[in-house]
Amino acid sequence: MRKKMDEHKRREIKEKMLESAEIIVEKNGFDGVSMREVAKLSGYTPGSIYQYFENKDVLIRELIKVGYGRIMTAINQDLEQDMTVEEQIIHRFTSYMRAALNMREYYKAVMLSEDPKIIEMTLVLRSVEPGESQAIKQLEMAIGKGIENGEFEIGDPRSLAKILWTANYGLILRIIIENIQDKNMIDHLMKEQFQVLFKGMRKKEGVK
Amino acid sequence: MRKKMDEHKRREIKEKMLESAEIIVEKNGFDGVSMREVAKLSGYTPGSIYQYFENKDVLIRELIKVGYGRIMTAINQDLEQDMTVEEQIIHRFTSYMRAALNMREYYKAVMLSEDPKIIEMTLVLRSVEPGESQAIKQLEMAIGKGIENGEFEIGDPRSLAKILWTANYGLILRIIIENIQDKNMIDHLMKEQFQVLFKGMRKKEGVK
Amino acid sequence: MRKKMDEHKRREIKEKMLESAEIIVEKNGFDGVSMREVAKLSGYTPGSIYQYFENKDVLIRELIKVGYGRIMTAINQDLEQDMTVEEQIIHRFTSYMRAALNMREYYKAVMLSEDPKIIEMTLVLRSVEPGESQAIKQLEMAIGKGIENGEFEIGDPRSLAKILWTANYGLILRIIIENIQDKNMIDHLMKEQFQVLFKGMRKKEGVK
Amino acid sequence: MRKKMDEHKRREIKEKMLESAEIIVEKNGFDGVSMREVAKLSGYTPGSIYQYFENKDVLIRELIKVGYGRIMTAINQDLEQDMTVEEQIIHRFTSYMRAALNMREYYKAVMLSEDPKIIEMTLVLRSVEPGESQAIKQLEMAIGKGIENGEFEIGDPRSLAKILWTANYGLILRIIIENIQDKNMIDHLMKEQFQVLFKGMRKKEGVK
DNA sequence: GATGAATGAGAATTCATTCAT
DNA sequence: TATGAATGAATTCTCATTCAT
Repeated sequence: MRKKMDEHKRREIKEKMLESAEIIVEKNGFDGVSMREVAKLSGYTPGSIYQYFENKDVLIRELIKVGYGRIMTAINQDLEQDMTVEEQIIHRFTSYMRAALNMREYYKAVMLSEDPKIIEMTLVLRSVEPGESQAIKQLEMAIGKGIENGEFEIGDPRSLAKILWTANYGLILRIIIENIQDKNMIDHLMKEQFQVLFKGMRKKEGVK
Repeated sequence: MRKKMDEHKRREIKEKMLESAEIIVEKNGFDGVSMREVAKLSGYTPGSIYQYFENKDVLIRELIKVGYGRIMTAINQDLEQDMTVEEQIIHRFTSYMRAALNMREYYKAVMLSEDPKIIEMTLVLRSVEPGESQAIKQLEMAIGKGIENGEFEIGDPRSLAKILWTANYGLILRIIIENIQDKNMIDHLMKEQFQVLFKGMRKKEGVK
Repeated sequence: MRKKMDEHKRREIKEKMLESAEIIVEKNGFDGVSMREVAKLSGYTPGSIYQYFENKDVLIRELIKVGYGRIMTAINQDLEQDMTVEEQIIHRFTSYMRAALNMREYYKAVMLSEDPKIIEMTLVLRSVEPGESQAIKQLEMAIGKGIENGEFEIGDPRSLAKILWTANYGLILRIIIENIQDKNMIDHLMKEQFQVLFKGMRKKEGVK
Repeated sequence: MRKKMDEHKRREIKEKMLESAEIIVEKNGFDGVSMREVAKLSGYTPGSIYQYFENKDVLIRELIKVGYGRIMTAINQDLEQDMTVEEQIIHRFTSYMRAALNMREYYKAVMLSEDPKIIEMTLVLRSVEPGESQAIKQLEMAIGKGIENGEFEIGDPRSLAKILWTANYGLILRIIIENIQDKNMIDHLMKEQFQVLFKGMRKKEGVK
């Protein structure tokens, strides 16, 4: 009477399959993911996969969802309390970027996906009501705090968050696409970017 | 005697095929382009296409090249003389963005391509020696001029160009991916972006 | 549960496919073998064949290997002990020839193949180190024995083996190419050939 | 009023096309010959070829016929008068072999062809009535002379010719197939072969 | 539940041949 | 006559998906 396989076991197998898919993505890009390959790598058979994923689209979708989770983990880490808002934001973006660059193909796939189920999670420019701990929401709040406490000039936190986010996004994508591996170069680019962006946001202290 | 189809006619047919391909791209993305489909849509047979394109890679490459040309046309337009450097840059980016948003799938394909032959044209972060009128090069020079004439703070024009470029790139991509059509919203985002970025670059006039 | 089709069944299907291929070879020559045709004749689909053969090259190779096996079987049969070396050699060549003429197209394909994987097995003039029971090796040894026991004149067994072999090879090929079916004629040719060749090798007894 | 192109000119063009085909054969084997390729190499167009050759089969046939002519030229050269018959035969075979090894792919194609129109010319084992200066016929006559003048033992010249011919044929083919280029090795093989064959045919002088 | 053989559609590509010009 | 663009059939091969066991 084991009609339904232990839900736990089930999840375990799915994860194994997704992990295999992930490996393929990092190696051969998203187009390299075929049911056959996933089956082979995960030690199952093509037919088996259909027990866990309705079809390839569903598998890919879940695969991307998992990827998104990873990226979000990086951005949601704890912060020390005695940082300025600017420092906090930079700190988070930095680890976010590091995470992204450790899973380049994957990051690209997730953050360029237009699949409705995926994009629902990655929306940045459109406002999402449910707001399930959207990264962009957090950024917006942080900026709001920075404005309140006088670090930043007065402005619309929501817009500023979008500007910051898309700028960073563009930089990461170009780094991936141009396959830049040089850590120094990457660091330098990041710093320059933050310098310009935050100088554009900071309250001009000198003018008093 | 049919003699060599005059070059004009030949080019016309190639363009017809490329146009068909372009339509497919806009409809099904770049992966949706198959020789079969291009043939069908352009009213030829698969075999015929090979009279004009050595193979699929070549076709795709030419397809992208055409797209890149369009984008570059937008950015290389003439400027009025009595603009500040900042105004000039904004002006160019604006028309660049408009062009990009008029061929969204296409823009994505070109600017996200990692095909060596394509990326060679679209490099932004890596320095390209040949420098064939690279858009990034022009931007760098404009910024240099802005620094010289005191509009911008002292800094490395090359780095600043990269920052500006990638920020804009990220914004465009997100607009495309989130399928934002609202002109007002797009305009607003653009303005905000330039405001932050240029404020971060401008010489603080008050501090004298 | 279907589990891994037992190896027996699997082999059976492969053989069916190879048999189909063999029929095509015998009918349309080796160039007539196409995956489509093999599929059709064996009652499968083209795609199915790839479950058993990685690609066409592999199929062809196995097809030839089987043919080579058949030929070798003929040459490796047991011999009666009270034969002279000459008789033994003639006996073997004779059954070898019979086998070859029972699979003419096939023999041609195998013995004329320049495919590295095939030629490795069929080398006659070049010396092969691994020497996996090469027929030519056996012939060489037999001749060596004939020299030792005084049947043949002193000479280089290796060279003589090559001469014998290629002569026989040429005769068989011509019989196949000229589509000679007359058993008597074939027998006659064979006898004449051996007569000349062995007279050229035998020790001249009368001359003492 | 040039209804029919000058027959001379016509022949010239055909020859040019055949020459191109020959080059392709030597480079890519017979399977590499495509109408397109022949057209390109000869400076004509695919369509044009059909003005001179009804279809590909016809072209290939003529191509082989030309090849046969070349081979025959080698075997039909003049001989010095003061040679023994054996020397004459060896001499002819030697230059024949040299010619064959200078056009390996071509030789293979011609001498392995089963095309009725070709084989009619290359027959060795079957007796051909028309006897259009068949090489085998000449060999037979030479052997006949050798028997008459006491060089060779008494026997059937026709059979002996076939034996000699096929033996040589087999050796040449193996040299081509195993891609043996070493001149010394080739010379050695040839000499060994003649030694065995002629020793098998010669009158035993010692027995007097 | 799991298997993996089989399918069928579709991919790129090649090529002999035709035919309007 | 010559052209060469166009065709259509054939080629090898890949893959998501199904289904009898």
